[in-house]
Amino acid sequence: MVGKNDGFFQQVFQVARLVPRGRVTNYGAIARYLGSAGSARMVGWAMNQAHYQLPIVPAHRVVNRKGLLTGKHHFAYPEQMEELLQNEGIEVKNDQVVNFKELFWDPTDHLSID
DNA sequence: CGATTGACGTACG
DNA sequence: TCGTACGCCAATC
Repeated sequence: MVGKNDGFFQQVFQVARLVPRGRVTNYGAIARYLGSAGSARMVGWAMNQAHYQLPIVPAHRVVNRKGLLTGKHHFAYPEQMEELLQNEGIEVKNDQVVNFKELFWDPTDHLSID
């Protein structure tokens, strides 16, 4: 439960924190989880603010639908995102998460698990 | 205050 | 499978 008394951005941060280590999700999945399907761009914008949030938000675990590290440029240095992912055991090849389909973690799926 | 810009995704041909 | 068009909505110009 994420708590609706928090703002949309704050919810995005919390959902991002739910992503297990060594797994990744995408912007659309988070947006849909929050009931704002189609507002994936807002998730991306929220991620922009994520660096100022505490506790830290694992923004590196949020990639686009293709598994591409589109947000790498927004980190301290572009390669940091890839390094953080590799540090969690996620293989990254040519700015793309290898086995993305298998490593993909959908917050909506988290709700469906009995 | 209107136009432009995005860490995006879906629809369509 | 790939390129283009469009919706989404806050922030910025």
